[in-house]
Amino acid sequence: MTSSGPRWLSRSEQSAWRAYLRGSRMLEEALDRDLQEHGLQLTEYEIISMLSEAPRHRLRMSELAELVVQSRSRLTHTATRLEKRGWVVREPCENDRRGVELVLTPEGRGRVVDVSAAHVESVRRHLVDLLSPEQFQAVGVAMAQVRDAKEDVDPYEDDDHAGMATWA
Amino acid sequence: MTSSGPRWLSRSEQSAWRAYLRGSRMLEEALDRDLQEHGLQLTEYEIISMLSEAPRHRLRMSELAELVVQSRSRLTHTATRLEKRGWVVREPCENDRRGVELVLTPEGRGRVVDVSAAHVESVRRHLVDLLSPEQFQAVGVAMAQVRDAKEDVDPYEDDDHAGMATWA
DNA sequence: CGAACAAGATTGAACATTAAACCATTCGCC
DNA sequence: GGCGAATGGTTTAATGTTCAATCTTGTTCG
Repeated sequence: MTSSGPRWLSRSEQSAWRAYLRGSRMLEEALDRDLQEHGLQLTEYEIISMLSEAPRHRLRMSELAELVVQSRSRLTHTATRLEKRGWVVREPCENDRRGVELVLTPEGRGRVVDVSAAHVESVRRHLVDLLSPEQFQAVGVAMAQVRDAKEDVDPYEDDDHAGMATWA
Repeated sequence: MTSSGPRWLSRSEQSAWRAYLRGSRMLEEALDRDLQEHGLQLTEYEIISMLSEAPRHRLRMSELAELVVQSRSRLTHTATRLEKRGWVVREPCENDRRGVELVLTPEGRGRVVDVSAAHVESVRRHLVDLLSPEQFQAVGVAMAQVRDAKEDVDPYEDDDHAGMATWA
């Protein structure tokens, strides 16, 4: 049998990948640096920003975790911190008593309003303004494809079902 | 005076930005998940991968920190971990006695070789294969612009030079 | 019904990262 | 030559994140 080796990147693919990796890291670093002057991290801002756009300023923990691409555990801890600062509160979920909703407080809402103006300028300075409108849209389309590609993982982790018999 | 407010993102800019943010997070998550099966994080892989490409398999700490976009402190800690696993060693710098070079060990080199095949497939699966070649190149070009835009920060943090006299 | 399993969220300990202070060496310059 | 500042790196403590275990409520299905 002729199983092919790994499909290495071509020179130009390699340089595109490297540019993405370094560029994306530098971008996050820059956005974080700017936000820290307002006393929060990008990941925290994302959370309260999502809440501020949600109906009734609230979202379930699991839904929010999904939106901001954080583990549930991480969100639990971060929510606790935000709660201590008075920007959010937890409320039990109406229908599903397992659930918890994270709710933006008026103070938290104020925080989003205060920070968003600076943040949008930061995003422009470090990303949008550096690209032509066409480039930026192209990046958006490409990353949307990445976002939407999430293959639902096969529930049968390893398909070594044949092996089951050996330890039955 | 008529100072304009913040330049909010248009609807299409907003959706491009959101796609980037979520897409890039999901991509990193996916790459990390795949690498963890080989016992390392993406940021660790980046380090040993850079070393493996460097002349004599070695780089100065500060240079490496710059390359992988990590703080010096962070790199110090990570290097210590990698050293404990036997993948790298520290060596004093020849000319500059302040400096330290991080050197890939043969074992570390083997690690890169073993893992890189799986990693490149992972990068393809979660990014390259999801885009047309033109799209991927466009992303590369755009992110290179982001990468290269790093404005050298003004050494005079706040330009309140006038204030200097007050505490002279 | 009720036993097993799935889903939502939290906990606590281990681990990683950040932030600030620190030490050593080198550079700039009078 | 030598003083002050800058550079390179590490240390420590505080802060954040992950991982595995746990608890509670919901769902499935015999």
